[in-house]
Amino acid sequence: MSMERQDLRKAGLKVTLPRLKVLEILEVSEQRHMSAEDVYKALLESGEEIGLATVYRVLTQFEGAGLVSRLSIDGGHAVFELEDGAHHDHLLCVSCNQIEEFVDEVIEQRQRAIAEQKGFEMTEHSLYIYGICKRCQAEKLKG
Amino acid sequence: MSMERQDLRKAGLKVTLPRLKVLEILEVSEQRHMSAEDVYKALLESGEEIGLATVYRVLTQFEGAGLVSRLSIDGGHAVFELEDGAHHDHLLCVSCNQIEEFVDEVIEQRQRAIAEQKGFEMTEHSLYIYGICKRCQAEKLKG
DNA sequence: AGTGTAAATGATGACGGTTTTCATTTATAT
DNA sequence: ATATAAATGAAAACCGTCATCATTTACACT
Repeated sequence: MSMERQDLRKAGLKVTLPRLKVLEILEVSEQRHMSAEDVYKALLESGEEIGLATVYRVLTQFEGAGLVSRLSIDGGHAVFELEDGAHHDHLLCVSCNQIEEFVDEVIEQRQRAIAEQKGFEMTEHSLYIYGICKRCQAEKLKG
Repeated sequence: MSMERQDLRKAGLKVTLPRLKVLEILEVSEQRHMSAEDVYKALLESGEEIGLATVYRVLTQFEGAGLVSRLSIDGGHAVFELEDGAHHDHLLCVSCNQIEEFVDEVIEQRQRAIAEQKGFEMTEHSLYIYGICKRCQAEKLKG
């Protein structure tokens, strides 16, 4: 019994081929951040004919089960990443769409302080830094 | 010549009724943060028959002119606020959708430092703190 | 003021990402 | 094995937003 099967069982999800395959894609793929479309294409490339609607459903269920988390990128489309338990924020390259992660305890702390000061019971937060990554800056110089 | 007319002229936009009215709604409305739909409905209520497409166009032009700024709320729909020149981030109540603003120079500084450390040329950032506002916490207790 | 011209508007349809519908298939408990 | 609830696939619906195109309007220049 593979690890994936256990993950699904623990999440209260039936073990089905689409779920196993989506999970596998997320684990195996070199890109950590994938849109539903990305996952769908990767499935096709690996020979699995799984519908896009199913991919969306499965990813949404995985999110509910805490197996993945969903990032809502500027412009209204989502990308998913395997949940690793550690909170982190994101840096996005506006040129190549690459995504990097970071953690900053100072920012975390300030956010908690601000929520408290405003009388908010904080449930979550999202912080995205947009910019041009090192590689794209170099590309630009080359022209 | 009213203030609004000057604003539009300075922005290089012709002074038209839809633009004057949209600007007026943004200034007069008690909610500082409004979606295109909100503005459209407010226009209807004030007796102006201005098409939704025009509202979108006008808001987008205002954004380009620096008269308003656009927030991309979680889930891909946008709200607009009159630009006041000062950068600020947002606290959103997940219960009543009220939006509050804050500025924190420590966070701003840390963001710049993180971008630099990762080799990113930062273009912008978006930070949203989600939570339950004071009033909604009280509502909950009352049941 | 009158007029030409580029710009703005309104109505409608298109669009893209995501979700729903519904008939069919499948996993799991018994 | 079988019953049953859940999962799937295909297609259409959705929702916020934007583009198209014919018509109207603001503004610069007589």
